[in-house]
Amino acid sequence: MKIATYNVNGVNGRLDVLLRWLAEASPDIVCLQELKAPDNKFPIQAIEQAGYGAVWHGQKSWNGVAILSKGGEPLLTRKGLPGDFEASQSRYIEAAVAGMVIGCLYLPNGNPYPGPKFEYKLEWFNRLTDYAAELLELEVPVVLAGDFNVMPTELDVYKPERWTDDALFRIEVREAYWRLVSQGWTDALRELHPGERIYTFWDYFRNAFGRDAGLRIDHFLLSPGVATWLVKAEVDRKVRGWEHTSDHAPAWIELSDRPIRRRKHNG
DNA sequence: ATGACCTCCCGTGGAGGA
Repeated sequence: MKIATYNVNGVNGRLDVLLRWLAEASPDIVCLQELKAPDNKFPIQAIEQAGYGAVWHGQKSWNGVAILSKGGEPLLTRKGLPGDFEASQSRYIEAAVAGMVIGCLYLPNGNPYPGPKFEYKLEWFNRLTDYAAELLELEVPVVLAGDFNVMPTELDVYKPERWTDDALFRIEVREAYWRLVSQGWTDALRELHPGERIYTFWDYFRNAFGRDAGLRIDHFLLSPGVATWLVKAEVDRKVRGWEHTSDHAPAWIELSDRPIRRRKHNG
């Protein structure tokens, strides 16, 4: 079972890249962010022709999230977080697929700091954390995947000292991420690659990809049961080198259908 | 300190991204 997350930065402008990557990587489940398209412009026909069913939560111009499932439509369980006001930004969608709850999220960027956008980011993050606690209480397999717009540690930034006052690295946001993870989630990429520099995003500016000046901001958080199935967690870096590509690369995890890792002990 | 690059929009530059 292969689950991927990919901030496509425009699902229609990026359709050729997305279809090529789907064909090459053949993930079973895909979380997409930054569709930048309203619901009626989501390219469902092309995605179905590629062999995937989908549910999506679009918005004109900005944001937008979707969940793809190979060979069938995901069972939609939620659009938006609890507490989202009417006509809010499309940043969360959730579905049941293959016996798991898949939460696909696009956390607000929050720049510039300080300001109302930063406050909105913290507020959204807190509501995500409250809702994530409810998911854990269900004691069902859950994967929260997406663009969290936070580098959790200095290891996740090519040059940490340049990012201390950026909304993606402010201490308040890193602490919010820690509060979420410490509920009992496993950060899949970091779990299998401790101490390793892993990036999922490279700026379009200044040849950032060529210099490997990247950030790790796309994450998989696994509920305790799912964490015992974790076999592999990787980033498809090569996709970032393609023509007309997103500034994010797809990331993915491989899950076994039986426990292969011991649960971590607390304390 | 700024801008560089890319996407979207009824746009012909501006906003947002990170």
